[in-house]
Amino acid sequence: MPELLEVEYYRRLAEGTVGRRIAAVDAPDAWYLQGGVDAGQLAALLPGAVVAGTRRRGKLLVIDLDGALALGLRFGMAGRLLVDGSAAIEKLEYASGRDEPAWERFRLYFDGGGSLVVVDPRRLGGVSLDPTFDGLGPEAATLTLGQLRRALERSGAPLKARLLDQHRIAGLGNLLTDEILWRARLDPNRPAGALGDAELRRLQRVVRSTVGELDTRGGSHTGDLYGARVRGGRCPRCGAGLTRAQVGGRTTFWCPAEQR
DNA sequence: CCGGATGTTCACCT
DNA sequence: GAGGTGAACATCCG
Repeated sequence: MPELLEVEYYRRLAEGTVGRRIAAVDAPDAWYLQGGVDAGQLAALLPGAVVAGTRRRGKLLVIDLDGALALGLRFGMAGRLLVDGSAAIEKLEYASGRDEPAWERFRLYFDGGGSLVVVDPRRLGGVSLDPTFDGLGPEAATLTLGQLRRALERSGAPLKARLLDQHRIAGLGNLLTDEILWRARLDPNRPAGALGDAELRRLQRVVRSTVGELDTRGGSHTGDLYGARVRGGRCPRCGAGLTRAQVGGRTTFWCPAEQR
């Protein structure tokens, strides 16, 4: 999916639907509905409900409705949100900005016009009813030192794999994680539990400052390392050739000279 | 033509 | 139990 930053942009966009009453729901793709919900249930439950607010933890967006109902939206790698036909982000990497009607996996229509639509060409996202944050770690954007320590302690797994594990820390994706580790000058392959106190503190500060800075810049793809994440790419700080390898199952770039 | 890509989940290994 | 791997999803891009 988009990573936490993009989902946060979606959440801000979805805030524009607060106070609006659902007139109809269209869930044409049964595969997209999670948790055993079906289109018939949604059609019975949602119309008449008013959007009460929005929440986000990591990459999960929750739309709260009155009557103790809530919708959970996940966006996979290529999912986008449209409200009244407009997107918070016009173009995602690896996803065209086009909106083929066939890619619209979920639609809410509101009284008086307007709509909320999930467009997801690859069908990697999904919609659930009454989602919980159980199973999601603490929010990366506000990660505390204690939370980071708990996420990493006593683990021999690569540092990057732990940072990507949504059960441990919620919100970091592949691009943000590479950027954070590069800024913190930490090798993604370091055993997660082996970080010293100074390194832990440095990493915690960098997680929060990077999330905050890239939020302002406009998304996960606005990091300093991003442009160098190509074969033959060089470290933007020292010019050394970046190493490219699979870490935690994902393609990873890092500076072998600076990241230890 | 082929391989990968802002992700998650699950089965199946070691 | 802890980790790792590969598959699946469907489209775009180099």
